[in-house]
Amino acid sequence: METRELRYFVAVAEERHFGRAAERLGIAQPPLSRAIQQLERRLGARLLDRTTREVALTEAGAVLLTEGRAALDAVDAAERRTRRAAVGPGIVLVSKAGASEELLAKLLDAYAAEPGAVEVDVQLCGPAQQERLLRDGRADVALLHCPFDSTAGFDTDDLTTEGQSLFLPAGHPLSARSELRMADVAGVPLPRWPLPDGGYPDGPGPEVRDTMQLRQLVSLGRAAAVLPDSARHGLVDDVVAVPVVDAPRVTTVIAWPPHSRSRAVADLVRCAARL
Amino acid sequence: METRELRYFVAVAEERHFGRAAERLGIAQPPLSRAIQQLERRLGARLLDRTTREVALTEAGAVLLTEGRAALDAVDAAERRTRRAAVGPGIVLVSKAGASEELLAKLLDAYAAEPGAVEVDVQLCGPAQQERLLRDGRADVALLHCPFDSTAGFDTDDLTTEGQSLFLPAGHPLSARSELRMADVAGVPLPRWPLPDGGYPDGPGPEVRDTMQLRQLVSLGRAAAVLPDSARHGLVDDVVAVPVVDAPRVTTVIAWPPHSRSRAVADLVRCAARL
DNA sequence: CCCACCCATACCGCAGGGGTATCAATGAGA
DNA sequence: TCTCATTGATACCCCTGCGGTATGGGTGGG
Repeated sequence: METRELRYFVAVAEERHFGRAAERLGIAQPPLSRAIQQLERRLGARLLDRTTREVALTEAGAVLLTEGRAALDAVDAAERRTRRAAVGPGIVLVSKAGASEELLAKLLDAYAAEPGAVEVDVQLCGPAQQERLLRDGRADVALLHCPFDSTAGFDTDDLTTEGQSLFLPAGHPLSARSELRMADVAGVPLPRWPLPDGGYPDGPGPEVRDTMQLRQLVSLGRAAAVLPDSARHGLVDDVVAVPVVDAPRVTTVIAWPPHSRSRAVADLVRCAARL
Repeated sequence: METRELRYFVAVAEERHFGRAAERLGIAQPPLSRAIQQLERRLGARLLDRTTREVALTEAGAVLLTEGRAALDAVDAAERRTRRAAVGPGIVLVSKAGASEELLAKLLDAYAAEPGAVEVDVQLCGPAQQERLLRDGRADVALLHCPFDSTAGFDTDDLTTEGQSLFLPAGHPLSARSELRMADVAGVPLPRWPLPDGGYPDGPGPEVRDTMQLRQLVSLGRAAAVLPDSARHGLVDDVVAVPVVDAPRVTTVIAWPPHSRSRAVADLVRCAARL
């Protein structure tokens, strides 16, 4: 199976429409129809149920969609990591904007002091984006936060575990308390994070993209949020953090794709484990 | 990047010889040379240092070799799983021959009683082969044994944890002891298991491929081995198992590729977790 | 009943992948 | 030092197969 065929199939399966898929792929519709037919013939499996009104996935088609996406990511990753390796040594670390700042700084300092350390390009992004970057080769290692982030398919090492606090504007009724329980927080409209598909769940809270943005909303008095204790780091004084004693504990882990434990990534991971 | 190009590159990188690689691929040498040149041009990266006497990998080439192998496995997996999904529902479970027999039987019984259970094709193979099968799509779930098997890149659920015993022929000097420590076992030549590449490490013990084979060698008085306690199950009476109290504990886990948690696999995993 | 929509078919042109023949560079051995 | 075997690159040709345009045919909505 060629990646071209896979890309074509994934486009049609996602659009559920040959015309739109062809447009997205930048080709005409007839060659796309033919390519899918040929793929079906080669696999000996019907992938799509087509009527003139709708295109639906068969069981086999659904399997090929998920497996094919993973395969295309792997191919993209191979290409990206090779390109990066060609321009010179160096690794890309991705972390959530505004999270684990202190830990990240310590890690980078410690690694830089290591003999044979290479350049570390730090990328900051919103949650749920990290997994994607690690999977398609735009990043080599990530700092993830269990149980929020999925570590599925990656190797990981635990770094720190911490409790969570409610971050809220000074003056908020709950800000005077010395500690809280989840039940106390139930009435507070919590911010809504993007779903893996980029949309937002329904609810009363504000839509936020990253922790920096959230922090600003909190200090403006327009949001309150339960976050790991370490978000207290660098807090401005008009925001108060009150520990939520029964909130799930958050573990910061360092994650990397299991097959690509390069020298540099291994060094960085070893370094992180010593912190 | 097309899978054809990747297959070509991996062949050359593994053979370190264009002629042999071409032969392996079933094409002539000139088109292979051209394809690699074209790949290098498209990636903007030199992948191989070639002289007339030897072909060596560059840094970028080494990256593409490992990443490319993973990507090709993912593509093969997509194709195989789609083909299987097309012939009908059903999943392939792979376990080590002669290991976790009781657990496996219970699991299969429990799952078969589940509503909506599909056929489970059980494959038995030697250790280190399972990972490969799971990775290239010939299997959907596996029973692995930590810390012997690597679970890198898979999702897992722990099933059971047990100690290990020394299995040895009745009449062996150590067979009278009621328990042992690792130090007692140090002098016993242990069997050698295949390495991931199919070869065997050097040493005094016999070469074995799977637990069944080992069991037979033990009962013939030609081997002794430290194995999980559950290997005691179905033991013939001329073999004695003596607990090794300080041997590392073995955890049997059920593992599956994280992206392909199909209905059937999810059911099986849930079923396993309840055992 | 007609029309709009949408996938499939027919047919054509050409890019590019594969084959054979041959060259060029390099290192081993006489 | 000269020769020769080895090995990757180049030259050139053929033909497969991918993509394009034009068009057909089936289906649901108005």
